[in-house]
Amino acid sequence: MNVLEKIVSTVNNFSKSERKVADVILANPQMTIHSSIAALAKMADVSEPTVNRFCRRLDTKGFPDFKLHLAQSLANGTPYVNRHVEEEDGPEAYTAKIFESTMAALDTARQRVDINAINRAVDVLTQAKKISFFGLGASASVAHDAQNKFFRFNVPVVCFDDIVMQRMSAINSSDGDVVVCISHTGRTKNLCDIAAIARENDATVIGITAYDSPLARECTLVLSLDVPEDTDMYMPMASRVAQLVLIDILATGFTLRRGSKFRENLKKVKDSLRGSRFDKKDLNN
Amino acid sequence: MNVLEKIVSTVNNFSKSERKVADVILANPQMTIHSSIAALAKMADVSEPTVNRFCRRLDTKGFPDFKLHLAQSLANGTPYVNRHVEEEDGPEAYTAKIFESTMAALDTARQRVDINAINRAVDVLTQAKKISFFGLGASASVAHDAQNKFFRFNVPVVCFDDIVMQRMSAINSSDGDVVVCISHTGRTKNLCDIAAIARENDATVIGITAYDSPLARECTLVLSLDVPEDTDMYMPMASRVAQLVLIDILATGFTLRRGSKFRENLKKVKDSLRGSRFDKKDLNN
DNA sequence: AACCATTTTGTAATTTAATTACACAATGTA
DNA sequence: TACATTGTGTAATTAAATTACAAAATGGTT
Repeated sequence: MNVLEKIVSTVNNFSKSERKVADVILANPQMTIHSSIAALAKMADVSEPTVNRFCRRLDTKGFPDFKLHLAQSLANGTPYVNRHVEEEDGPEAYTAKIFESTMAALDTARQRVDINAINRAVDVLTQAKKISFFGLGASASVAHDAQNKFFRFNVPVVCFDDIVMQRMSAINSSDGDVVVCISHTGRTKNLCDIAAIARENDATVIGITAYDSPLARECTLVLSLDVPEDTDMYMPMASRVAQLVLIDILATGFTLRRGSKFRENLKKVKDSLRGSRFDKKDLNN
Repeated sequence: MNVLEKIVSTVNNFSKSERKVADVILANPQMTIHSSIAALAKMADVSEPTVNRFCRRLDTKGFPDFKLHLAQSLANGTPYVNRHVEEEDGPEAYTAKIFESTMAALDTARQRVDINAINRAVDVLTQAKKISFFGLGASASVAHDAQNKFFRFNVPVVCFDDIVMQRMSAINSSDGDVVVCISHTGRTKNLCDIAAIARENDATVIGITAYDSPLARECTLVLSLDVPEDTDMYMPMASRVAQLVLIDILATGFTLRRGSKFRENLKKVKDSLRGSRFDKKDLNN
């Protein structure tokens, strides 16, 4: 967690004077890193030692060390600039904003993701007899993408975006099968049902979903992705991208676990596509 | 240009002693930001004023200011570097690397993307009688995702990942129809055919593909995304994410062009999902 | 409401760190 | 070799941050 976020999350544990310091810093972090402790103290209307204590409370060695941490937080930039698209934005503005907030979301996801859970998920996936990916709506395309990746590993993979098919598939699952349910909100009723059915049939259910959601509670293992979503456009955007990256991570973990020899298979799969493509050298035709 | 890069590029203009300082800093920048000027001077075997002069030469106000800049460089550096996954990486390492290289890819894409082309694409899409999204393999899920977004706009949208269906659809296209072809390499023969057929039938063809590829040459309008792809894993990863973000941008451009009243429709579409979900307040059950 | 314990805050002294001024050394040029 | 220029270090100075301690505020208890 970076210092800036830490300040925000600690804000209620600060004393009155320390809070004044926090306010001044949050109002203008850029200026803070170029101020002396005296200047900052004056601005927050507190004494210098108070500022120093404030820094220590944030687990820094002192004021200069705090500034260093702050500078790094600011340089990271993205997490703080989840900028929303506005009515009057031109192409330049909304393009930049969407790129930036997507990157910000990925950065948040990276910091919050549970590496342990990922490792366990990879474990489970490598030992699966069969892997099923289920998603609905926007998550359906993530499921398709996952299928496209895991299919290359020469493991039985299925992917359904149809509730009825999902249901039938879940009913037929058994011990050793892994079912991956994908849902940003984790509140899609149909998908919760699927997860429950799969579990009743002894399948291992991995949820790529929100922490502590109804779906999460139905799962054997939850990979939670709490990313800030821009809801102004009424469309899932950043969450979906984070889900895809998570799929990439699982797929990568899978191939690494299988060793280098296995990876030659992947190369073969990729090479098999050559016939369907124009040669690279044809580029200048 | 960040300080670290600046040191590297200035290295020949440094005096002998200043160079010693540069070497020590470059060898261990992370340690530098936690050292005093005295410690650093000793390590480089020079005097303290020399270190100070070194900092000034780099257009900083002095040593503390230099450390601030250095801290920012280091923070900036990491997330945007495209690091490759290695055989011996553990979950922690490969997770971080994949997040980081995806973010790096998005950053590159953002810098290279042609805003003008985006704007024209939005123009074309808003005026389309019908929009078709076509992709194969990994790009198929991007096409699905695009359908999921544009479908909400109450415009006729189709999406096929089957060559035969794509072909039939392309043959039936006509003036006013927009066909979006998605392919990272731009060398998938079947998709080039589709693009050609669609154009022959007077459809406008937008390509989300590599610049100057065979597919690009078949298109009316090209949105090129030249992102660095980690080919070690033999799977499309970053390119696909960049394509999705581009779809988000087009969709956003579309809604903005249509005005605020239109966006109320989107809200309705989103609200319509409520029935299929558990309430948020149910979360604590 | 008065008391004590605890926490919070500020003042002043102290320490630490960084910078400046200046002198000496090295390098290059006529 | 002499002179100018640039580079470097020592010591003095200044600036900044930290510590120690005392005063004030807060909160709970009788």
